[in-house]
Amino acid sequence: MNDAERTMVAETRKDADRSLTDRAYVALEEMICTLRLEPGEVLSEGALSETLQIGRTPVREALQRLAREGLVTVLPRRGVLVSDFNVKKQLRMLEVRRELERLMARSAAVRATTEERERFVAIAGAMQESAGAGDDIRFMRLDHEFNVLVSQANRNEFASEAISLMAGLSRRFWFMHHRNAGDLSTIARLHADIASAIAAGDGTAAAAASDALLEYIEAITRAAVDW
Amino acid sequence: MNDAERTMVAETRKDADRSLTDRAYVALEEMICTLRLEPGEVLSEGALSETLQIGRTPVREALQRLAREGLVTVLPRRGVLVSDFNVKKQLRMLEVRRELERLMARSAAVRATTEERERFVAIAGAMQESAGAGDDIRFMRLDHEFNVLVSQANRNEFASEAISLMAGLSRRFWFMHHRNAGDLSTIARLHADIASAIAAGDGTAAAAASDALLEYIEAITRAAVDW
DNA sequence: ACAGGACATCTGGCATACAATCCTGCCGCA
DNA sequence: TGCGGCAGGATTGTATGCCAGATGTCCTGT
Repeated sequence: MNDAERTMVAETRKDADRSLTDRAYVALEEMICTLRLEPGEVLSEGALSETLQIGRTPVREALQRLAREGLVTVLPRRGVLVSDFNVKKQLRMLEVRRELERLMARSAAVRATTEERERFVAIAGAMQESAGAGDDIRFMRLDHEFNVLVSQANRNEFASEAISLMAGLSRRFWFMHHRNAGDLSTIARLHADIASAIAAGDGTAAAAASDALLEYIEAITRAAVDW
Repeated sequence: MNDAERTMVAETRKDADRSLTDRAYVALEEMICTLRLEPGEVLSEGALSETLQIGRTPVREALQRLAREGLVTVLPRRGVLVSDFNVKKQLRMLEVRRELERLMARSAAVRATTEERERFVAIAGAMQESAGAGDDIRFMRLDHEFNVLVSQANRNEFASEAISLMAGLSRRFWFMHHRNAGDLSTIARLHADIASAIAAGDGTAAAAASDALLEYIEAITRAAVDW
């Protein structure tokens, strides 16, 4: 089974196969990252259970995962609080992401299979295209595909897991700010640089390109203070 | 409240205050890391619940945390498997730890408070002492204290969380191999070097010292293949 | 002797019931 | 009018029951 097929299957069985805990997690993460649940809002397991039409147990387990990822905070006997935004916290997160992303890019450049390299090439091209067309939806999809591919190609489950701890907060921040977030073409180029370097097997270049991307993201984040 | 007091309180209320989920987690992590539960063993929520005299719900939640840390794998409808050892996996983990520990050491050197620096100095001295006396129990306690202190002094909850994902596996590996693991004095010196550099506020030196330690740990781990 | 299937049994997934705790708001009292 | 305490409601923490799925076994048919 190749990755395209695997993706399709995953999409197809989105609601059918997976556990209720997973479904609750996906639903809640989506609601939080897209700000349908606003930062500062206080939720309750019971209410969410009713909203999602899922028992309290899976909802509770999903909330614990979200808590570990910093998207919510459980206030014992009081409820669960949707975490607030915090630019300083974002910057601390980027500090860690920078190290991890660099490592992953470098490793992926060395360890990717031929098929994966081809996909990196394809993604690099598609990203430039989507940026040229100003199609930010398409770019977001490509970005997701890119991240999944790097997670896979770097052949280090620990790096992937550590990054996934921060994915939610990053996603929400990006969702909130991407309209104002610099120009898409720069971001696309920076991503494409990484993808190209990985495809070319140049670990040093991939690491440098990763640093460049995170430098840019950090600048955007700092700028977000003023909005 | 200073840290010594906080530690004492935490120790005092060890069993009284914390939730059953926490207690189950601590108990199971201990059992797994000290090999009282052997790698490859298959457990069941029900049996553990009876053993620990704790309901299935907290046990289940503790197991999910352990699963996230890679100490167990849940096989749906079949049981939970205590993860096996795997030197290659350990090396992949060290690859990530190296980056994170370096970052944390560098940050701690810059951000530690005066009190924290004093504690680093004290730990550095005590480690050398304990190594000189061959007191590996005392060294392990100091190592733990050191790790907690770095986690605190680097002022980055994301780095600390990411590292904590790997702490369990590291702990178990160390428990299994520390008898054969090179000489204590070298490890103590490498730790003390980091502590001293942090205390001195020299981020570059702290980062280099961290790399040196992880280099040594990696060498030990590679050597473990032959045992 | 062996293959295949029905079934018994054990497991975790999930729902639900119960307990402990915390907040809120009201009521009484000074 | 202000304040203290108590009661009620709401929330998570925990235990437990039920169910579907997976596995191993034993019986049967060939």
